[in-house]
Amino acid sequence: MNNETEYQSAPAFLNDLSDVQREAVTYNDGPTLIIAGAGSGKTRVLTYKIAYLLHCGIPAARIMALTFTNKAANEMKERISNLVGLKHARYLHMGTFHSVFLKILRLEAEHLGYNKDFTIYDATDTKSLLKNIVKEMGLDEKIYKPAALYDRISRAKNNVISPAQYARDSRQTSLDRKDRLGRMPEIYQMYVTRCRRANAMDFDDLLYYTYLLFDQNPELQRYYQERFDYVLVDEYQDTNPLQDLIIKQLVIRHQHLCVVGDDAQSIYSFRGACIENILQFRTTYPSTKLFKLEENYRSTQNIVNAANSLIWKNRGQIRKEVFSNKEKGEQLHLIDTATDRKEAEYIAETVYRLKRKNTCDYNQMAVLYRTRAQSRALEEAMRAYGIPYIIYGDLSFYQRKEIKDALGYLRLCTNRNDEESLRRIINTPARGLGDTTLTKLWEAARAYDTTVWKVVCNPLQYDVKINKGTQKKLADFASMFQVFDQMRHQLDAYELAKDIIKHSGLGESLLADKDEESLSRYENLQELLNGIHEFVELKKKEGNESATLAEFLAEVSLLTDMDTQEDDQPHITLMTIHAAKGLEFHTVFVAGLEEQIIPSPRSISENDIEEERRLLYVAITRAEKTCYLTYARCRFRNGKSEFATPSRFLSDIDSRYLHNTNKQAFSQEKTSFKGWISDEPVTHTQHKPHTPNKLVSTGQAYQKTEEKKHISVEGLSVGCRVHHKIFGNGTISAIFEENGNIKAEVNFDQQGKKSLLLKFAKLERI
DNA sequence: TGACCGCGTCTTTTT
DNA sequence: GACGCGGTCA
Repeated sequence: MNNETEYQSAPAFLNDLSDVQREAVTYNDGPTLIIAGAGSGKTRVLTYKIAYLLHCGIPAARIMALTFTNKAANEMKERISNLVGLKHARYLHMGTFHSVFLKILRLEAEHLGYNKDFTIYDATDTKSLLKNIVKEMGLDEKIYKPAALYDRISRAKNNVISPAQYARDSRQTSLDRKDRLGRMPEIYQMYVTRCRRANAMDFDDLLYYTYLLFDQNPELQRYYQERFDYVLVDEYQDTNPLQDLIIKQLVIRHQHLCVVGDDAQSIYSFRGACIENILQFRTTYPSTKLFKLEENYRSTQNIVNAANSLIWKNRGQIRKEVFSNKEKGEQLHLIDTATDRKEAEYIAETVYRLKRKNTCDYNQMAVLYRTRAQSRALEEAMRAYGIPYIIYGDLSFYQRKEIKDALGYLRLCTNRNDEESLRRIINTPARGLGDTTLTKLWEAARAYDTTVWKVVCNPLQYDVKINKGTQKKLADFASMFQVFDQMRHQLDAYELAKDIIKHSGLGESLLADKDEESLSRYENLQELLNGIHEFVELKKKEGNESATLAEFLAEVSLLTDMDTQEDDQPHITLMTIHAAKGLEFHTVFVAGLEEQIIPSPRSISENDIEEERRLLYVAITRAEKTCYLTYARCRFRNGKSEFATPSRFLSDIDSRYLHNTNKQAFSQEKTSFKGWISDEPVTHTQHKPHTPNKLVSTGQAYQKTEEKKHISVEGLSVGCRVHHKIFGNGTISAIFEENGNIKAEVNFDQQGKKSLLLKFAKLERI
């Protein structure tokens, strides 16, 4: 490390840190492993360390900081900006593994035989491609399921196994044969070939090709080693072998590496994360200096102790003693309920009560669950109690059909070889190019070993047997893209996208049907355009005049819904435990603490069970003050009610830290719920005495969500005069919920009655 | 070629 | 319960 650092006066911000934290931040003489217990200020240490490095004179552009989520990256960037100012922080190479390496790959694509405008295939594209490969190979689609194949290919790549190596790996192939997937090696090979031909990379490729790039081009590896003086890695316990290797490639010479993690919070092994990376870090980098952050600044003693007692039941871990100096606090509340519905109701009622007593704001509460399926009952209950909520991980904006269609056009525009986009949009909107034609095109492309796009442009040359009508349709389709191509050089990404949506007929086809659904889809398209517009403007502000469509598309494909959630009004958060990692809340509800849920029935080995235990550990340690653990005796799953038994993990928690609440206590309490829902009284489930040992079908008990409830929201209510950017002025005639979305029915002066999604409609009050 | 219906399958977690 | 798929019909 630069010797000058020694002589610089210590920056004032170091005083914000505890002694151990400060030591960890200022030690920069070699590989550093920071084991950071839950709530111990991990992000703080990482951000301060970066700020400190900047203070020591290392240019921001020479620091690489890798995280797992965009959210974590953005948060750190913001915090660093607060410490050292935005003008420094801006040039940091900070982001997710995927986004940071993507930037490198764009620059070096040719070394890998790729074109720099390559497309990124998301999980949907990947599965669709695999499905087609299976079809083409004439295999049984019931056995060769895309998800299973993707899983194996992903696993292979994340363990740095090429198709050729895969085929030679007898352990792997016999495993495949056991699952009747004997053709896996060919599928893997074919998949790689097809991605290449499509000039596309999937998520794993962004890592895999980075590794290959360095591995096959020593001089490039050398360049990037020197390009980055310091590499930092967040959530190191979640790295997979491939990520670990790339890190090694980058730092092997200077060893200026700092990793932060907590083995107790390793919950992504299903995605190839390898807890051994952190456990063996000191073997890989023998001169490692280890720091342990064991003081938890987040939670009360009771919560920390309860979590400790649970996690100590695991065998494989770096022993540490997380402690809290905060107040002792409440015990964890253990709640036993009759059914999943009752559980959800209990939670909603408690949330309502806490809010009413001003104990806790909505924003400071979260409900965590193991599986997505659990969210439905919770959602219903929140709605019934008029509690504003957000579900993380719902179908994200970019996953909607109309958005994916539009993106398909944009993608095809930047990369003609993107076969998945072509497949998606060639007949969207319908233009008479159906399955039969598609099959012929794809078959011809394979027969002539060429790209589908070439066949589309010249079907006769490749012996595609189609009639005159179809030829014309294909020619029209192809020439449409020729026009786009010309515009591409004259317009910025926003204007280009606008034109494409217009000329492709996508927008029109949605406007043609007058139903609400199409309308909201049309609005989504507008919203997409707004997004591109913002992107272009942002890039211009940053001095990047040539914000290309490709850049936007790349950004979008690496975005998850985690990053796009807007929280304009206070709300409680519903999410999976996985999604909650790194977050903290005053009050946390962990729902569904039952066998078959946590641990999941898929967890078989002891290692699996330990990961599930860590999962619960993560859940509990999200809580600052209050933590509710709930379970139901009977749960509705797979379309029927099933008995459930409390999770084994509950007995792992030392009973001293648990308070077992009598389940009957809450259902006696009668409260009337008014307030957020104003007009109509809420239809409550009757508190019938429940019959414990009878299977009750709760199916019909779910309320119809289409039922219109009149509510007022975001300062809008019935009778308001509003302005809409497309439909002009109008009067709100109703506000109601539908499928979890809040909609307004507006009587427009010019255009008549329309129902609009408030989320997107951006109605302005006039 | 598109719309509709009934059947089977699935439910872990996501960059 | 929800979605996707394959089959059938217009």
